[in-house]
Amino acid sequence: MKTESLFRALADPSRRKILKLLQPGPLSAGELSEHFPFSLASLSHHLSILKSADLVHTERRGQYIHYSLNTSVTEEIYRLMADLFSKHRSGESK
Amino acid sequence: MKTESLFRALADPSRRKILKLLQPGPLSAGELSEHFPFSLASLSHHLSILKSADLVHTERRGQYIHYSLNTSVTEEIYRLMADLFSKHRSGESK
DNA sequence: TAAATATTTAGATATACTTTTAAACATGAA
DNA sequence: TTCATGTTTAAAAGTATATCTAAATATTTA
Repeated sequence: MKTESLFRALADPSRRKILKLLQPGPLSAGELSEHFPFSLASLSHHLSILKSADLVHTERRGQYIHYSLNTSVTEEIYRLMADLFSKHRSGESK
Repeated sequence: MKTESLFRALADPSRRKILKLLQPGPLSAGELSEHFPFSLASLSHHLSILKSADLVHTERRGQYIHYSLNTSVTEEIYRLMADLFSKHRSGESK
């Protein structure tokens, strides 16, 4: 189920854009929303999907909630991708 | 557009299962369909999505069409994932 | 506590995706 | 060419996803 939510989360271009926007550092929902044409409610929905896929992390700072990239999933994603594309042939180590 | 079709293609669990089934070697649509509860038409649809995402390759052998994994995209996928999860902080090399 | 700001949740609509059945297309064999 | 097998395409139905507006929750400030 975790793998599933992860792939689904990455499937949407707006969510991938959110991840890229968070690369330099944490941003609030309001700051993120400036980069999208849709409503804050819609952005919030995307953020909740990224959050339940464990791709982003939240921290409240006063009124604001700061969203940040969870870079610790990177390794897991690599593993998942390798799992999908390895040839699975015994004795093929290189 | 290529990135988009790639992520979308990977979003569906049946399509990821197809990729795994193709790891040991090429299979026909009929052979693949034994592993799924849905119709051959539906499988064919999934295969066309994987194909247009350049994740599988087809080769006709007589009546049969053999589907095989396109492992050459692996590197591109790694690049895409690295692009999404790098911190993009200058001077952070470790 | 009341007002202002930041964000999320609920309910509704529109769009996209998956699946099905039936028909069409492609190849090989009689 | 006709029949059988393998696969795809078309049209329709069902399900899921994205987005909107309006209302609700949380925090800070007056």
